[in-house]
Parts: sequence; C-alpha cells; structure tokens
Amino acid sequence: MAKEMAKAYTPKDFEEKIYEFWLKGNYFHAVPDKEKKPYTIVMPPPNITGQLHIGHALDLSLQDIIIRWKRMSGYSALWLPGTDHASIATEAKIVEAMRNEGITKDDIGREKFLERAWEWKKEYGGKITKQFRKLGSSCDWERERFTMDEGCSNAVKEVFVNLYENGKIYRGNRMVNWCPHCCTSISDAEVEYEEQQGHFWHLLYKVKETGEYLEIATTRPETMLGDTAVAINKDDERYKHLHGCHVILPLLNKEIPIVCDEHADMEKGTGVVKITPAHDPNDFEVGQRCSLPIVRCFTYDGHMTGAEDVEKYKELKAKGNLAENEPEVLDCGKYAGMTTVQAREAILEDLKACGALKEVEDLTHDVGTCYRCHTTIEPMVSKQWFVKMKPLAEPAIKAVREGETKFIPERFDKVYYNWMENIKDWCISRQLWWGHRIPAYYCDECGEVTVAKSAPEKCPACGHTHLHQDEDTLDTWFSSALWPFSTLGWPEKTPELEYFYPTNTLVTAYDIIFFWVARMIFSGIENMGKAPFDTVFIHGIVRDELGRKMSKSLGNGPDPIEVIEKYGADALRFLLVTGNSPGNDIRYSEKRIEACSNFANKLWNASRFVHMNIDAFDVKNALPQTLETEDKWILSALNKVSKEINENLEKFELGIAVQKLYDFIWNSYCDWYIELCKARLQSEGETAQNARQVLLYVLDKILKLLHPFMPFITEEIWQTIPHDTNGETVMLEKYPEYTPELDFPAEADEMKKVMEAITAIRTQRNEMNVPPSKKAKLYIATNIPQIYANGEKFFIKLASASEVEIGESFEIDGAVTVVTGSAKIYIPMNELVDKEAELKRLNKELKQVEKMLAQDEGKLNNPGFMSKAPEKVIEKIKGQAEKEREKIALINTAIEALSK
RNA sequence: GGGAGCAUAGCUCAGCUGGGAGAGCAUCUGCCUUACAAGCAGAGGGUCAUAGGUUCGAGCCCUAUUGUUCCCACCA
Repeated sequence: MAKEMAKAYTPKDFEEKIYEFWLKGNYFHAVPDKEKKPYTIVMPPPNITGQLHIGHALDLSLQDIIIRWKRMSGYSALWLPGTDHASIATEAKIVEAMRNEGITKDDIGREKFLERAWEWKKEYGGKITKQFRKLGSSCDWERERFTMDEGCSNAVKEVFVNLYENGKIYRGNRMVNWCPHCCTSISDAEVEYEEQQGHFWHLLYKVKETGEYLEIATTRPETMLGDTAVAINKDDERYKHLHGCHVILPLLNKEIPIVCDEHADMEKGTGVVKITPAHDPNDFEVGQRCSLPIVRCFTYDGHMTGAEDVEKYKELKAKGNLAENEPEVLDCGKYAGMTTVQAREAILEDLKACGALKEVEDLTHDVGTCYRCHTTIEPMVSKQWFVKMKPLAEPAIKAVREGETKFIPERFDKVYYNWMENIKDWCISRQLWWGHRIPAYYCDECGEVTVAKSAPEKCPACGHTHLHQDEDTLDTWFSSALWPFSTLGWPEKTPELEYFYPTNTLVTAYDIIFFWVARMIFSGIENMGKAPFDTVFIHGIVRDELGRKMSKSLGNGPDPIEVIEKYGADALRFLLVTGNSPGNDIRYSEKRIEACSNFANKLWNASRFVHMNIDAFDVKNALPQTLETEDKWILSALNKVSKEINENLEKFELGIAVQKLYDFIWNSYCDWYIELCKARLQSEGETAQNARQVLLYVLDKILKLLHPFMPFITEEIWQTIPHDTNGETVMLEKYPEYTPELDFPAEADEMKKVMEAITAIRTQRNEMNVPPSKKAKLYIATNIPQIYANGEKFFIKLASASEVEIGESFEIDGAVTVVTGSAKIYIPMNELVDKEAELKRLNKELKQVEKMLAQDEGKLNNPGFMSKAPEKVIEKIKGQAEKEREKIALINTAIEALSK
C-alpha cells in the first residue's frame, strides 16, 4: 500500500483523481440489498439552465455528508441525482437565443422548437451535474434521471390521467395569474410580491336614475373598460336608495348595474367598488356571486383588445365552443392595441378631460410579479387546467401532524400547515412548448374531451377520427412533485421502488417548501399511499458578508468552482457546514474558508508526522497490548467524540458534529496527543512501537470520522496508511462508534490532571515572559504522587522542566508557585521572583476560588436546592466544592511560605 | 393584517431536554519546539437586546417592549 504523501497539502492535485477512483470502483451505486437497511435521499434536481452556485454547494454538501455517513454505517445508501427541465426558464433561454438569430417560436413551429430545446438540453443539461462532481457528491450516477425522460414522462401522464379520472383535475375558465412577458399562466406560488410606488385614482361614476356621482378609487384605471358593475354593501346606509340602480361607465357610456355584495367594505374608502370580473380575482368572485358578465379588455400579451380579438371571440361563439365563464371581448376602440401601461395614461387623460377623475393619491402597495421575469402579473380569466387541492391537502396535512413526515427544524411545519390549509386550486397548465404536453385530446367534430396516456384513435363520443391534443404543457413542478417515486421507476413496480420508497430525508432550503416539498408530500400520498420521506431537513440560504442574498445582478455570489480551485472542495464543504444550524442562513466570507483550509492542512501535516514515525517500522493498524495513560486518555476522548458525532448526526446537527471533530483533531490529537507521544517516539523498543500503533490507530479513526465531511483529503491520506481491514476505500469502511472496552475514565482523568498542571505552568511562565529555552526544576507537592511521577516526561518535554521532584510538601525559598486542583508546583526562579507580585497574584487567585466555593456552599446549604436538584447535579457541586477547598488550602500554604 | 426567525466577545456565529458562557477570525505577549509560521504556547475581551415573571437555579421556559430579517395574506 504505502503510497507516499506529498509534502504540501494541495487539494487540486488529488481531488479529481480521487473522484475518478470512486467512480471506477462503482462505490456510489446502491442496489436493493436484503441484508441491509435502505437509506434514500433524492436530490433536488437542478434546472438544466442552472449554473452551480453556492446554494447548490450547501445543499449538496449536507446531503453528501448524510449519505456518506449512512453508507459507512451499514445502510444501502442511495442518493439519486437528476435534473429538471425547468420549462419557463429553459424556454426563455431558447427564445432569447432565437431572437439573436432573428426568429420567433411561431416562425419555426412547435416541432422544430422542441428539436432545438432537446439539442440545448443535450449540450448544456449535463454541465451542472458535472460541476456537482467537483464537490465530491457521492450520488448514484447510474440512476441519474431527467424530469422529461421517458420514465418520468410516463409517470406524469399516469398521474394526470388518474387525477382526472377521480375528479381531482378539471379544466375551466378561472382567474389565473398571467405573465404578459412569458405569455403563460403561472401558479399562485410563482407570484412574488414587490413593493411599488403607485397611485390611487378617484373616479366619478354617474348614477343613471338619480344623477348623483359615486366616487370610486382604483389603482388600475385601465381596467375600467372591463367593468360590469359597481358594488356596494347592502347594509350601507349611505347607498340604500341606490339598490337596483345603475351607473354610466365613463368613456364607454355604458350602463352597468349597482350590485350589493359583501366584498364592498363600508369602512374602506367610499364604500363603493368597481367590479372588473375579467381582470381582478376578487371581482371575479363578485361576478360569480352576482351573475355578472365577464368582459375582457386585455390581450394575453399585455395589450388592449381590439376588433380582431372580438372577431376571434365571435368565431368561437358561432361554433358554439364557448365554455362556462368564457369572457366576452371588448373592442377598446381608440385604446385597442396599446399596452396596458400606455392605455392607463390615455384613459386617465380622457377621464380627466370629461371630469370623471376627481383626485390622485400617492400609494405604496405590493404588486404581484412573475418569479422568473419579474413582470407585473395581470390577473386574467382564462381557460386552464387545475388540480383540486382540498382533497389532496387534507391527508398531506395529516401526514405531518401525525409525524409520518417531520420537518427539521420543527418550526417549518407551521409554514407548511399555513400554506396547505389555505391552499387554492393549483393551475397546472402553461402556455409553453417545453414541458410535458397535457394528455388531453379534443374531438374536432363534437368537442368531446378525452384524457388518456396516448392519443385515442377515434372520439369515444362520436367516433370521429380527427382529434387534436391540448396545446399546453404542465407546470414544471407537476413533474418534480413526483420525483421521489418517478425516479424509482413508478408506475412500474420495480424492485428499487419497493426497496427505496418511501425515501428517508429530503434536504432543501426553506424557499421551496411550497413549490416542491408540499407538492411532493401530497403527490406521494395520492399515488403511493405513503408520504415520500420521513424527514425534511431544511437549511437556510447562503448570504454574502453583508447579509445580502446572493444574486446575479449584485454579482456577489462566489463561483464555487473558483473556490474549489483555490481552496479545495473539502474546505468549501467544511465551511458550509461549520457553524451552521438547521434552517438558519449562513454568511459566506473568504476569511472563514481560509480557516477551513488551514484545518485540512493541519490534518495533512499530522498525517505526515505519523508517516514519519511509522514508515521505517513495521507498524500494524491495531492497538498494542500495553496502553500508557496518555493512550488511554486519547482513546477515551476518541470514544467520546465518536459517540457524540453519531448522536449529533442522528439529529441532523451537522454543525455541532463537525465542530466537535475539529476540536478533537486539532486540540486533542495534534496539540496534545502527538506532543505527548514525541517523548516516547524518541525512545527505543516497545514503548515507542506502542505509541506508533496508537498514533496510527487514532489517525485511521479520525479519517473515517471526518470522511463524510471532507471526503477527498481523508481518502487521499487513508490510501497511504496501513489498514486494519482489506477495504479499498475509506468511504466503505465502518463508521466509528462508541466502544465500551476502550473507555478508560480513571486514566483519562489522571492524564487530565497532568495536562492541567502543564497548562498552569506554561501560563505562569508566559506571564513572566520566561522563554521556553530557559529550563527550570519543578517541585510538585501532591498527595497523589504516582500520577505526577508518571507524567514526569511530559513536564520535561512540555513544561520546560529541567527535572522534576515530587513529594508531599516542600519548603522552597523564592519560588514561583503554581496551584492546580490537586498539586502545588514550585518553580524556583529567584532572579525572576518578585515576592510582592507573587503574593498579590496568589491572593487574587485565592479570592477567585473562595468566591466559587462560597457559591457552591450557598447551593449546598440551600434546602430548596438540596431537595429539588437532581442527584447528579448535587454530586457535581459537592465534588467542585471539595476541589475548591483543596485548592484554597494549597494556595494558603503557598502564601504562608512566601510571607516568611 | 397574520405568522416566524434573529438579537451572545471587536467581527461571523455555535450553545443539545434549564445545572459554572464557547469556537473561528481579529487584537496583545512569547516562541523556528522531531509534522504544520496555513504553525506552537499563552493572554485580554461578554449585565447573553430591555423590563418583568416561573424556578433551588434562566443565555435557554413564560409575558411585554425595542430593533432587525423573512414568509403569507390583503389593500377596490
């Protein structure tokens, strides 16, 4: 084995090579294995248009840590990767590319467009997953899926047909969010609200019957052309006389009714509301309740309707193809063809001219925008497909309430309930070409709708053979919602589906709980009968040093690939997980990553030190027969950290786990254990050999413990050291766990006493500015001499002692006195001792300890504490008090001696 | 309007079911010591936002307040 380690830690030199090695060994591949328990994570599929950003890096790091840990813990651990077709984003990219060539979608038609899209997918679709590899992601690439591959498309059709057949999918004219830029409907979840400066325009509508004027405020005066009523509250005393009357719509001089509806709030404004059923969600509801006509005055691409649009409507009407709620279309006359923005200006101008504009008020309000292009959303009545949400939401709420699925951290279940409980029907059709085409077929003859997985040969109603498929495609999230089972082969009953579903953990940021997590839960329950995962592990988003969101326009997002080039993937992963607690955002800063890379370097060098000491000898990776106190101490510490890391990982406390590991490796292993060993390593014979073995044994465990977090460096080093198994890769080694027979609390405690004394001596010497080169004899007065005698070599090596004398008490003139919990140490340094200063220091220390003792005694004399505090705590306090008394005694004798 | 998070060392953040306040970075001091100066040995630095409460005991639990960030809904 003994491959050599390079002198310097340069991750660039080996990370790629290691990844190739893993791929070659097929170590990421998971199969159904009856001998093992399954553990499954499905990767949130990135958009094929996506570029790896730091948010992905966080998400992937967390998933990889969990899956590597589970794999090493004996599970058949599957991490299933894939990509998402991202219909709106991808289509926009292709349209843009075509625009540069001077062509439009309509120029080339659907088929040619899709050819381009697939080509585009082929060229760029794999880019992001290639980038994922650089992070060390141990996903099963053999099982990589794409939301529009054959299997996933089949699953989409199956679900659509099933939902349609049991009445959970319907088609109809409803109010939807329309993006005039993307020219498609979008779901409620896809609307983002932005605060904008706007105005309140107060309009005057004349009442036909009485001649009085009603004042009506609106933020969108251009919709007035589509008004089909004004509403008042039936209890509003001010307007009781107007029940059944009409107003004259200005500009159009059209008579529309005054209706009574609860939507009109007497407290707000004048209590009169204009009703535009075609272009406002609330007004649409009023229209439904009051049976008002729906008049559309906007085109679907954000212009005012005109004669042509009316023609189209008439054609439709003549054919008898008008569906329920099909809006009438208005010829906007002089405004026809204007954009809605232009029309607003023109209409206001005209209203002003005819005296119908009373006043203008400034107003800041939230405006709905498209989450993709941030164009202002136009609410429109249009014919779309919807998923009926109530029956799907109920069991999905139950699944979380009853604990079938739980959120980490828990608070996100509130967010989930709130959304699920207030959910409206989901508009799933999109007026786009790139995506899953809706499997609905219309008979050209009789208009009969057939929903089926494949095109029917003839109309089941009239037998006619001319049918055409629905032009629309499905919301991208419709297919992502099926991801946990469509990727495992559903609707086929595959062994993978049987074994790996339901999956275990879903790892994602809080910003897509609605888009994705919630929809996966109800889809899983609906189609599989079981929620798709037992745990949703939510993490935050990565922000910049100023706490701002990373964004393209700010250009504040570091390129993970560049970071990896510079510091290595291990450092980046480590950065993203340290100090990170579930659900909380983290800040990225270059400073912090340096600390991570330093840690990797530390481990590298410690390993080189081990090599330096074992390479020339025949050292087995196994514990020796005889263990010294310091060996027992480090083994106990290793045991403790192994136990805790497993516990923390179990609770998804990755940040805490990694912190403890860092501390163990750097402080316990490198700063103490290696230093403690140096004395032995310089000697000859068995004791040195034993040290080499323990050194190697612990390093091996460290590499395994750290592997999920820093996979590359741990593998690279592990490949160079002797093993205790004949495994090929550290990633398939057993993850260290607590081992009772390697716990030595008594010896560990002894060692800690010696270490405490060493630290105390160092502190004192440091304070007096004594250079380490200046050695001094130590007199250690203690009633547990054996322990200190055992530590003699450490005092010499690590506390600058020339020699050590141990006894019950000493009388030494002009010595510096250092007091620990169990020893009083004299350092005779006459020339350095300032008696006054020494006394002052000792008195100060005495006061501190006395204060602590007083506190503890206070507790122990408190009947409330004694009767109510748990036994464990009382014992602890008693122990503390005992130590404090000892220390006080020691300090007192030191003061006495000095005062003589 | 409803809900949630955050407020701890100069900075960035940890702190598990309440039982002596921690890390990294920064600062200061001293060190080339059988790996590592990307290092070693030390030091200083905190009324845990404020005010009450519960408790033998509160950074942690409860109430209110202030500041801050976010989510949802609505504003005709």
